[in-house]
Amino acid sequence: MVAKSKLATLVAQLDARIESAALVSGQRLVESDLTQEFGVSRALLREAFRHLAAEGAIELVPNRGAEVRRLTRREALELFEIRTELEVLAARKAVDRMGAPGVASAFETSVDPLLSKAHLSGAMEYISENEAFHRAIFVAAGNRTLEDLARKLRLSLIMSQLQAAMTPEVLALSQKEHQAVAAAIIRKNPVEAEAEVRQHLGRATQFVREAPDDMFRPEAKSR
Amino acid sequence: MVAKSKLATLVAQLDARIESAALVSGQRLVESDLTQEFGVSRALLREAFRHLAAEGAIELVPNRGAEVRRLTRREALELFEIRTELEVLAARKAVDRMGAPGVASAFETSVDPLLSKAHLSGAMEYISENEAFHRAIFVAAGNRTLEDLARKLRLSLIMSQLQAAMTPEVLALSQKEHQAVAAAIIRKNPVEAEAEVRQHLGRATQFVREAPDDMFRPEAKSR
DNA sequence: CAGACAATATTGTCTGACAATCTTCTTGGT
DNA sequence: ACCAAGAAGATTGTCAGACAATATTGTCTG
Repeated sequence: MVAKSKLATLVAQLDARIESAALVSGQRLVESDLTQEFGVSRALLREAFRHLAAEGAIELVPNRGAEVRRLTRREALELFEIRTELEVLAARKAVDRMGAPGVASAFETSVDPLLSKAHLSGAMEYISENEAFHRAIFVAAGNRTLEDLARKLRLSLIMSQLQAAMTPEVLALSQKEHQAVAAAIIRKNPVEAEAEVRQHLGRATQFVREAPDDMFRPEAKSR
Repeated sequence: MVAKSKLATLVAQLDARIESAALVSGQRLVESDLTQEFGVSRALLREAFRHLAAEGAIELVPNRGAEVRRLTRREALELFEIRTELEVLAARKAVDRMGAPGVASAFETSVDPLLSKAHLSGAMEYISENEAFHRAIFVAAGNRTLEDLARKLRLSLIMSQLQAAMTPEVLALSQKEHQAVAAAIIRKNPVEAEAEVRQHLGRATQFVREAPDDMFRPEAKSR
C-alpha cells in the first residue's frame, strides 16, 4: 500500500501543485522543465499529463503541450448547471441514506469542523473547505460513480480561477448556505435539502455571471 | 482539417472496434499485438489507451494493461441514476431552445430517420440508433460540457454489454419511448418531456436490474 | 491434486533521436 | 518606423530499442 507507482506519485505531485495554485491558471507546463525538476523521463511525464487531463486539471493543446486549465465563462456556467443537478441528486440520496448505519455520523464528522469555524482566513482556505464540504455530500450519497464524476468536474478549479473576486462577505454567505444544506440533510428533509442546494449553487452561478471578463479564458472558435 | 494527428486516428480506430463490439467486453488488449496490427509505436498506443480510458471505453489495470471496460451491476445502476438526471436536464434545456433558430429543425432532422423505421433488425442496430437519439437530445440542449459528459458516460457500453438480453419486444418498446420523448420535446412541453425521459430511463434501469448476473463483471473489493 | 518453483509473457519506465509544428527574431521593403 | 516574409530556435509528436518489474503459465514434486 505504501509503494505507489512512479506514475501515481508524479500525478499526485503535479496535482498538488495545481490545486495549491502554485501554478497560475493558464500557465504553460513545459515538458523539459518538469522532467528535470521531478527527475523523471519525458514518457512518464506525458502519461501523467494524460492522467491529469482526464481528470480535468490541465488541458492538452496539440503542439503546444499542457497548460493549467482555464475555463471560459460559458464553460463555467455549463459546469455549474450540470453540477447543480448532480448535487441535488447527491443530496437526495444522502438524505435517503442518513438512516443507514454509520452514514449520518460520518457525514457529521466530516462536515462539522468545516462549518463550525467562526470565520475563514481567506479565499484559499475557503476553496479547500468548500471542496471538502461538497465531497462529503457525494460520499454520503453512496454512489461512487457520482463521486468520481463530481471530482472530475473540478469545482475547485473554477473557484481558484475566480479567487480574486471573492470577498469576505461572499465567503461568509457561502458558509452560511453550507450550514443550511447540511442541516437539511441531517434533518432528513429531502425537499429542503434540494431547495438549499439549488439556492447555494444558484447564488454561486450568479457570482460566476457577474465576475469580470478577465477572469475567464476568452471565448474561442467552435470546434 | 483533413489531416488528423496519428494519435487521433489511432484512437478513432480503436474506438470504432470497441463500439462495434468486434472486441468482446472484458477482452484484453495486448500492446505488442496492436502495435503490430496498426503499425504504430508502443508509446503512441499507450497514449491512445490513456485517451480511451479517459473516455471510459477501456480500463487500465496496473501491470495488466488495458481491457475493454466491463461494468459491475452496481456501476451500471449508478451510471443510469446519473444519466437520468443529466438527460432530464438536457431535455428541459432542449425544450427551452426549440424556439431558437435552426435548433428544432436540426433536432427533427437527426431524430426522424431513427424513429420512423418500422422495426429494427437487431440489438446491434438498436444500440447505435439509441446512441444517436440520445446524443441528439444533448446537442439540442446546447450545453457542450454536458454533451461531452454524456458521451463519457458511455451508455452504449452498457447496452452492448447487455446486448444478449435484449429481446425484440424490449427494442420495440424502447423505440416507442424514444418517440414519446421526442414528441414531448418538439411539442415544447417540459413537464411531459421530463416525465417521458424518466419513464424511458426508469424502464431501462429496471432492465439492468433484472439482467442475469453473468452479464456483469463480478463485484470486487472496494478500492 | 495442491503447492512451489521456474519459464515466459507483458507491462512499466528510461534513453536518445529525429521530424513536425509553433514561436520568436531578423530582415528587407515601403 | 511599420509590416510582411522568412530564418532560427524552442517545444512537442513520434519512433525504436532496451532493461526492469510484475503477472501469467507451465512443470515438477510430494
